[in-house]
Amino acid sequence: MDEKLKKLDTAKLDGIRNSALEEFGRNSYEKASTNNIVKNAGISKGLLFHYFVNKRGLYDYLEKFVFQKMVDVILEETDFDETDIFNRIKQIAVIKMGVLARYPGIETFSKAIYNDKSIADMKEIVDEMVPDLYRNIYTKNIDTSRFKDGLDFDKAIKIIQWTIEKYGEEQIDHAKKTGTVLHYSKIVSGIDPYIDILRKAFCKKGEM
Amino acid sequence: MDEKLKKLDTAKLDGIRNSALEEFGRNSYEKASTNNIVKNAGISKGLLFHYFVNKRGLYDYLEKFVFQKMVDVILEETDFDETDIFNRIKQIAVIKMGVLARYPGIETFSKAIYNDKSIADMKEIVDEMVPDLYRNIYTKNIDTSRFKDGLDFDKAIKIIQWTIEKYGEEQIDHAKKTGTVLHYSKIVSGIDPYIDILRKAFCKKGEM
Amino acid sequence: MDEKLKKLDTAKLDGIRNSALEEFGRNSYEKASTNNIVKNAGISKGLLFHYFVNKRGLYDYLEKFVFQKMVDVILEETDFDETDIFNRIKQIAVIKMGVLARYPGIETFSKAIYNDKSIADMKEIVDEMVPDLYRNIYTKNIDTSRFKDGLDFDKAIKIIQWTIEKYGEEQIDHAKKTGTVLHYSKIVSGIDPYIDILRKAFCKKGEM
Amino acid sequence: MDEKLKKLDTAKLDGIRNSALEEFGRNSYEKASTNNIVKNAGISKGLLFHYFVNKRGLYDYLEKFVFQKMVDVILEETDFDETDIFNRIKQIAVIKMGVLARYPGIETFSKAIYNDKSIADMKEIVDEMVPDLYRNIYTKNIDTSRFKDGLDFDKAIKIIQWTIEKYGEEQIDHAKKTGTVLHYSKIVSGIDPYIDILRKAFCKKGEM
DNA sequence: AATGAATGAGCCTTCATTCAT
DNA sequence: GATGAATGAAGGCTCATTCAT
Repeated sequence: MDEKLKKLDTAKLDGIRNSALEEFGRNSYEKASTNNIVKNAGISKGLLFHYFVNKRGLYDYLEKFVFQKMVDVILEETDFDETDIFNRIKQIAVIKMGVLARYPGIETFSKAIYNDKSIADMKEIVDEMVPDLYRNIYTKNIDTSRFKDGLDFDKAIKIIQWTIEKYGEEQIDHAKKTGTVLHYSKIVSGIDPYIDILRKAFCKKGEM
Repeated sequence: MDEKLKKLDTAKLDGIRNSALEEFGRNSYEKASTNNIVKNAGISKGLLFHYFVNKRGLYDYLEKFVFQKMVDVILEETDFDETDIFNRIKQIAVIKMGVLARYPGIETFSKAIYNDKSIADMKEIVDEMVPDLYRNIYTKNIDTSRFKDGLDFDKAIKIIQWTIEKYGEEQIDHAKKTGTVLHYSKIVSGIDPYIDILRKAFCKKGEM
Repeated sequence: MDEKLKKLDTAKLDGIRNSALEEFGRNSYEKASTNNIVKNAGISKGLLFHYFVNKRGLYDYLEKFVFQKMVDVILEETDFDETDIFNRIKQIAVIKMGVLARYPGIETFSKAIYNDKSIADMKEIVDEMVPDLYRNIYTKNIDTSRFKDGLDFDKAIKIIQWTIEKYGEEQIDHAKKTGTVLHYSKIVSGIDPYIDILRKAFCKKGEM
Repeated sequence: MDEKLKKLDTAKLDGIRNSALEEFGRNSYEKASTNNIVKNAGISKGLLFHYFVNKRGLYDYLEKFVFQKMVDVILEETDFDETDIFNRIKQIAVIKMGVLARYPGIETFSKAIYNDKSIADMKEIVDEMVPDLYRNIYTKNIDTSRFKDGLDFDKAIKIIQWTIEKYGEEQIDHAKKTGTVLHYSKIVSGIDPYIDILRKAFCKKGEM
């Protein structure tokens, strides 16, 4: 599959990707229709299967692609001179949202990824990349001296991440319910009160 | 739909519910088969649609049922003499897991709910019940004097809840990946270190 | 499958059978199209699968049906007062061709059955019925005293059968090649010279 | 097609032939995949169709090739000093099996030929070659004086051939059903009792 | 000559839903 | 109320064949 993919014309691959991303984003895996995907991508039925073998193959490819894109952009755009963990985390959250905004269709697709059992299938990529990634982005050049003595650093980081993630999910859910369009800038700024609470909670008094 | 449902024999309704719960738990909404549901419930195709109008109607009913069951049990079993918010939250988490364990089929179904976009569809029930519910269970008779002065109580509660939820989700994911069976007692006790961190973070020194 | 089949209206079953028999007769199993079958039978796609589960199920049913029909008619129409083995064999050949002629589509289908690996799948029916059948029709009330002394009776019967079968196959092939329509009466009479040869070869001089 | 074929490099043609023979042997005509054929032959999709026009063209070529090979070997290896028709027929049967054994892939393919309606399509080759062939191999230098007076020689030969063929087919079917591997030597020797019966039946007493 | 990307009709099968009984 | 036969659109996927390079 990968060999054939490499030879695929970039523009065409892009078209397929966008079409598929949108379809999978809009529907669950089962309900997503390869018919719609090829129709919107302007290619023939056979070609999709020529390149991706089957529906699952396409889905897996998309999953890897989105994940890899996210990783690439994060590593590229993160400012590692920022030593404050809270600012760092916010920065990364902003970058993530930027990726989602730049790639049409990715947002809902990413959401769908999280909501799918297929996470287990991503094991290989995630196992390879995530530890490295997170070791870097959430710890590299972080000034840990500001934290209160005796605080379990790793668990604190997790709480911060979880808080940001859940906040984001809540905003997305709310937008869905009310039919509102999300403004990423608002999400980002909305996190601030939570971060303030956590900063007060985890940092030494003089270091905030 | 609801009128007809009221006339439905309890035993028969029970059979349908269990069969449907199991089917929806085992599969995603689309893959779940009404054929299997009626077969296992021992009723005819037509009857299901007579009572539940269509597949989505059945699903929505189930969602409400499970949610309501959860609410009922929580309200019934929560010890409102427990004034410590951390203990209260843990208590409720334990109760929730108890419900999932007590109702065969509900567990996987509830998981499936979380893994589905259908959350948006639960709008009406959630909007009706949740605010009331949460106002009660996480605030009623809670001793807020232990919290540090100036702490935004609502947001702190949210952080605690989110932490517990995310921890649980992480355990479920991990179990899925490794094929391990989850022991709820272990999940519950595993949360303790996080709760300790948050307790230290949010409570006055003498009050922990 | 069988339960549902029993409830099927005879006329409709007949229509499906004829349509399927014709399609399977005209094409190999793989090439035969269930689309054509339902179209010619005037039923919906779903109904076919409702009754026969899948394509193979339909095929197997047809196989059994044709075989059973053949067996029934042979047992019913064979004149067991005819003690001469040659006449008996000819008689049965005539009966067989009568069945093929009476059931439109069966002829080519039966041919297809013989030309298919599926014979292995018919094992169960064949194993049950054939031994009984042939023990009856080729030996019951046959006067073996006419045979030359020392002749292996079973093998001689086989040679006679094989000769008749091969002769028939040759005629069918020839008809196919030349596009001629087969007249069963001609086939039957064409066998006579071969039977004469074999009669002279296997029977005592005075007994022919 | 034939012109182009002549220019085809022998080694490449051989590769295609073996690959195709194997694929058609393993599957029915419809199920046989040109994809598999080109893959195993190490050639491109386009090339196959360049030389053989379409799938049917390839199949027909193979049929002719196998048949011609059989004819060649039979004419070459038959011992025309053997004047006894029974020995001659057995000899040829042995030679046939030798061809099947010597050409990997041919065996299963030839079996498939028998199991196919395609016999009708072989019309042209068979019509051209068979009469000549059989006139030669079953009559050339045969001592007909041993036969009983008044016996229709041609029909008797046919009965002998048919007996041998049917016996072979029966063995192959039985092997298929039981999953046994066929030993050609056993087939050959298994025919003997039938030949003995026919010899006694068709030959003068002193001439056996 | 040689390639393999591209096509699209066609395949079998599933399934929520309807409706005559 | 209760049944389940009947529907037919839609699904993923295969594959011989074509054609630009």
